[in-house]
Amino acid sequence: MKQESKRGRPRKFDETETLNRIMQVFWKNGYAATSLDQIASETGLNRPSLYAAFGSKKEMYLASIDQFADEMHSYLREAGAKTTGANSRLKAIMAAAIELYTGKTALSSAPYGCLAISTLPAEAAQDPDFQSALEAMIARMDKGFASLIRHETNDEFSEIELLEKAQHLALILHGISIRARAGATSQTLKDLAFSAVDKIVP
Amino acid sequence: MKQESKRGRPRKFDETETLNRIMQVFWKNGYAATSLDQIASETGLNRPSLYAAFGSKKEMYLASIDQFADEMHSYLREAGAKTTGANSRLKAIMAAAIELYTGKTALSSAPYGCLAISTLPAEAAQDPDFQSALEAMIARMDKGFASLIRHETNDEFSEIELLEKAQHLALILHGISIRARAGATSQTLKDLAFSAVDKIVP
DNA sequence: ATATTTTTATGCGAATTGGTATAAAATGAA
DNA sequence: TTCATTTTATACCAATTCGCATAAAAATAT
Repeated sequence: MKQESKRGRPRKFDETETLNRIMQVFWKNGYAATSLDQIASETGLNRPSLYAAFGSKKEMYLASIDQFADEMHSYLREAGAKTTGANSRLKAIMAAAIELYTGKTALSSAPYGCLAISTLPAEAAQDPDFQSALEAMIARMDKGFASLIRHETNDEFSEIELLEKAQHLALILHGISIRARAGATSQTLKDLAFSAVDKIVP
Repeated sequence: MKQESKRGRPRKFDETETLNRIMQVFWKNGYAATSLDQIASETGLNRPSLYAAFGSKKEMYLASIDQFADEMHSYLREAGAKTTGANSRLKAIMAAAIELYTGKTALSSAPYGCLAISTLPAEAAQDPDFQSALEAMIARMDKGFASLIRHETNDEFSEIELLEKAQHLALILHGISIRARAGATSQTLKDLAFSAVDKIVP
């Protein structure tokens, strides 16, 4: 938001670390139920400092979503790189996502599901910016799954079939996020995810 | 909430119809972003009357969820009764749910997805009552799908397989609700749903 | 040192929030 | 008509909301 400047009082907070704290608050409470006072208290900053660094509440939230998407993307990419073969890699990615959704990773502190899937839909019908953010998030996941299948299976599937499989995987993952938010155990969710992967990309 | 009484000033509103209006407001805005003033304005009642009839905002919301679940249940049951065979009935139910999610039915006024899936997750991590409501909603869908498959396929699948298929169908449907909320067209969603049904219960 | 620039801290302020107290209105019972 | 009962309407309450105006603090540049 602001490049480092030579003069002036130095900041006493790290921007991305603070944004991660902000993200946690939205992750737990959702957008509408989160107040700037909660964010201030959770980050240790006061409202004017927050506003100067991240803009309005809405901008903070959208920035949190972006950072979440980026961190989740690289986390899943890493998890999917540990094996070979479409089926095995997809299972590794599903397992990693479920660990994330159930609060068993450094990025996630509690079983809150996916930040975007858990909190964006409630706001999407009210504000087109939120609807666009949700749509972008979904498209990004579709593309991620599609690209993995495309690279891992050589012309075995048509581009149409491939995109359909990717969307089915994303649908399953979003359903899993909701169940994680509802309190399902990670083992239950992994069983569901693995059997779904076996059906979609055997 | 209140049985009809002989004496006293008569009510000038119908309880279930008013609750349907309340439901629409929560459906669009989610729980936290909905104010009692909006509900009052949308129903034509004032806050004290609303409070007397339906209790607190939270009670209004949970009553909306219950009524939605009941209305959706009977609507889908009816849609699924028009054909025979597991595959065909499941497709009919999926198609009907998608019509509902994309605002093409009497019950739904706009493409807001499923009331529960769109709005409950945002609140579920803060309030155990909301988490329980979400969990109950998911369980109800799982059971609905399971019972249909059980009755339509005679011992073709074990109870374990059957429950797994039901959960896969529910996962898909929840993912579809999110995509409806994100603006996907009903045709896109039906294509996805039908191909998924073909994979799960051919 | 003095001035300049940037961040922090205090605190305000107009608006909105969920909920309710109180009184007026509308009905049936006596 | 008079009374009891229930719903409606007005208005208020204390608390919270987001955002910002203003001033103090902390650094560098001159």
